[in-house]
Amino acid sequence: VAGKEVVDSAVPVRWLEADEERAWIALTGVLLRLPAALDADLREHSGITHFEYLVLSATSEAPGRTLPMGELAALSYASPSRVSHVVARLEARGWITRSPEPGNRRIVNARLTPQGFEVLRAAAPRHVATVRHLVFDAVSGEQTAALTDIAHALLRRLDPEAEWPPRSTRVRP
Amino acid sequence: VAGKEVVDSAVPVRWLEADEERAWIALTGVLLRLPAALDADLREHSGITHFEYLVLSATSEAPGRTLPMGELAALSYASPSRVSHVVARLEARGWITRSPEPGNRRIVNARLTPQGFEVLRAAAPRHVATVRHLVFDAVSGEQTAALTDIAHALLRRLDPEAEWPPRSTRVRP
DNA sequence: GAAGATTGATCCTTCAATCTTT
DNA sequence: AAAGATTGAAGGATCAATCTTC
Repeated sequence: VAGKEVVDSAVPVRWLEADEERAWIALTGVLLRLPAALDADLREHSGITHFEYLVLSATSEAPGRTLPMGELAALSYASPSRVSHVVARLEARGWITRSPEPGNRRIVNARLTPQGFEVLRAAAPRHVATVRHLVFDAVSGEQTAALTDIAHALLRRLDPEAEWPPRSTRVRP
Repeated sequence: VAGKEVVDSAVPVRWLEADEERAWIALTGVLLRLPAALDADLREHSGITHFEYLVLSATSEAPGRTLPMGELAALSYASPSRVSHVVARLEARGWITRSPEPGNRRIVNARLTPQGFEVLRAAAPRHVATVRHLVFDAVSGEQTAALTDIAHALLRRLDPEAEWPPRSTRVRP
C-alpha cells in the first residue's frame, strides 16, 4: 500500500504484512481493471455501460419487470442518486418507464419496456461469454467457492446493516 | 447476470451455473462498493481520491521517488491518459513535478515532491487502517492466500501480454 | 513511422440541496 | 419531520486526436 517508506506517525498503525500487501496490490488491480474491461466490452458491442446493464438486468428479473427505484439501487449496489441519473438516461432511450406507485406515491416504479428487454437480450450472450472468459475460465471450482465466501465477507464489512444476501435477489417472478 | 429470462439467441452461449452466478453477483458488489468506500474515506480524511493515493504511493516507492509516466501508468493499473490527467492535477497542487529524461526526451519523469510525500505520509495510517478493517479483518489467512491467487488469475486474463507480477513492483530503492 | 505522452470534448459520478408525499 | 426520489453543479474518466522525440 504505502511501503515502509511512509512509517513514523503519531497514530499507532498496524501495517500490512507482506502477504497482505501482495493480496492488496492484486485486488487493487482487479478493482481497477475488471470494471474497465467490462465497460469497454459492453460499450463496444452493445452500446451500454456495465452499470446500465446491471440496471436493465435487475429490472428484467423482477416480477412484472418492475422495481421501485430504491430496490433497484440496492440491487445494483449504487446510490439512489446514481440510479436516478442512469434511469433518466435509459428512459430517454425508451428502455425504461417510470411511474408512481398507485397506493404510495412516494415510491416510483421503474419498468423495463419491450425495447429495453430487447437491448438486454441482445447484449446478454456476449456479456456472459465475456464474464466467463475473464473470470470463470480463469479460476477453478474451488476458487469460485472461495471467491464467493470472500466477496460476501467483504460485502458484510462494507454494509454491516444490510441483510445478506439481499432479500430481493432471492425473489423470482 | 441476466437470468434465464433472457435466453434464446442465435449465438450459442454457455450461461453461468448457479454457483457461478452467485459468485459473480457478489464479486460485482465488491467491484462497485469497495472502490466507492475507499474513495469516500480518503476524500473525507485526506482530501485525495484512491487513485491519487495509488499514484503518490507508487511514486514514493520508486528509486529517487521518480518514475517515468508509462511505468507509473502500469503500476497504477491505468491508461496513460488517465495518469496524465491525474498527475497534471497533482502537479498543480505542488505534489509532483514532471521533467523530461535527459538522455531520452520522449520519456517524462514524475517525481514526488517533499510536500507530496507529506500528504502521502499523512494519509497512509488511516488508509491502511481502513484497508485492514474492510478487507483483512474480514477474511482468514487462508482466504487471503486464496484471494491473492484468484486476483492474479484474473489479472492474467485481463492482461495476457503483461509479465506477472509486474517487474517494477519487485524493485526497491 | 512508431513510442511516449498529452489534450480537449464528452460522458458519467458524486455531493449537497431540493422536492413531494406520507 | 422522515422517507423516497430527483436535480444541478462540479469533479473525474474515457476516447480519439494530437504533439514531440526518436
